[in-house]
Amino acid sequence: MTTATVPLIREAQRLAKAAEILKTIAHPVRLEVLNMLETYRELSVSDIQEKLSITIEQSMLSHHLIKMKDKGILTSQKNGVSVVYRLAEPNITKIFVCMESCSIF
Amino acid sequence: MTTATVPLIREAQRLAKAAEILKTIAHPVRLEVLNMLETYRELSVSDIQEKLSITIEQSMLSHHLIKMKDKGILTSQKNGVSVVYRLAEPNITKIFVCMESCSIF
DNA sequence: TGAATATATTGAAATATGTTCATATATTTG
DNA sequence: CAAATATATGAACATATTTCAATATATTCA
Repeated sequence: MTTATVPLIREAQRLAKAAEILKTIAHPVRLEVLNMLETYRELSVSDIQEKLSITIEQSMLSHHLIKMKDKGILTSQKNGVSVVYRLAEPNITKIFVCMESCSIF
Repeated sequence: MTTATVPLIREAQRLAKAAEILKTIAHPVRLEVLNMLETYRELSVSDIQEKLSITIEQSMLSHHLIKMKDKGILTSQKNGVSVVYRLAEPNITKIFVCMESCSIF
């Protein structure tokens, strides 16, 4: 039998990690990318660009994707001339359910 | 009987709003403030400063609180010499449950 | 009342982060 | 190999955050 613990989120290091993740996804384009990768599982950069409801330059999208990859939110794999991105942790999309349930949103 | 709708989060405006909220709370201090306001309901600036696990200047804390207030995440009320802050929308703290369930965190 | 104290906000300079635009790299095809 | 396609990189510019000093407001009490 183990000792009861305080919710993990209260620990400083975990707060920092949570903040880092939230900061990384806190952009309309990035949220939409996460959303579409939940549906399609994997997509190339140009597929993502086409599907986005927001118009965005290719290089800007690449910056976004690379940042999310660097932070461990996406993974990528080279597939010939294209690069496909996936969710590193599909649970990340639970955030959408949370946001929906929050009435300030 | 109404028509079935696509999840709201997919709409561009909603993505923008969700991103704005996430951006506003995506900071270790801000997350800890939300967390403590869930527990204590209302706290003054100095109470918050004392309870924070992270050391922070009073003026920086004030900047954080005012930003969250401006974005509709907190409300404030003057109480004599001090100002007490509260969660504008207690559901915002559901984000912690979401983050806990997400294994990259 | 008014000086001292406690609490919080404001503003501006310094620093950090994000965006844009031009260019570079890599792969495939003819 | 040259052209076409797909993606990444880098640097200049724009925006946001942090820090630090100054200011504002309310309370206490001599």
